[in-house]
Amino acid sequence: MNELCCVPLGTQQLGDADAEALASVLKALADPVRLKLVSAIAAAGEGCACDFPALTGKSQPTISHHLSQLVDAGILEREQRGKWAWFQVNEARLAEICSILC
Amino acid sequence: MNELCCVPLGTQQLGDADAEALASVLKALADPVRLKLVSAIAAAGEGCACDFPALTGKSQPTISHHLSQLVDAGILEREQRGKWAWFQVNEARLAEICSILC
DNA sequence: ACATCATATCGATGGATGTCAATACATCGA
DNA sequence: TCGATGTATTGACATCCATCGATATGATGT
Repeated sequence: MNELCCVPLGTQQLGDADAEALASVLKALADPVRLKLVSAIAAAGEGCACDFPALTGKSQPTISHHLSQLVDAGILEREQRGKWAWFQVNEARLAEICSILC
Repeated sequence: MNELCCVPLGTQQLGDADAEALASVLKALADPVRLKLVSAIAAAGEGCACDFPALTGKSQPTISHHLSQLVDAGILEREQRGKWAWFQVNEARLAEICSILC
């Protein structure tokens, strides 16, 4: 999870590296299935991977793939409980994104 | 430019239509070239399409394509001045995104 | 150790996307 | 009206990405 640059978009011209970093985090969010996952986890405070295929209508491998992307982007945090994987939203990461956009 | 739903992500579970709408706007932002365009325009207050190929190192058709996506997403607003196309950032649209993420 | 269940990885595939060259369209000045 | 210039569209191509079935990995309880 790269550090997410910088100052608000309009403060100064975004450099190449910062643009890449910000784009990759936004890309992780920019998918309807992943947004539903983040929303469900945020609304409940936490969420178990076992519930998400039913919630989204997607297969277990697909959900696993999406969750990995969100974790890699620093948007979700993963916690193993027995054989279940639980996730929480990294509120600070979302706030970081907002602080750049606005 | 669709109306961008809803309440913060963690307030209630995001519906299918809202997830699609939000994802499409985020997708418009989630590209390094487009982020550089938005940043340049925001920093200067406005920007002319004629300057962007040099700024980004991309061809004129590529820039035109990216600008269209940003306008379609409601992130930029286009204004024709003679034969030049000028753009401004729709601050309200960015604020709308932030109000959903945080 | 073994069977079971939850999750991750692999391989394949169809569709979306960024990019450019070529060309069309639009606007202006002469 | 005509040439010049800025922008949009078209067509093609390579790459990326979401998705799934099959399978591997990991953890638990017996």
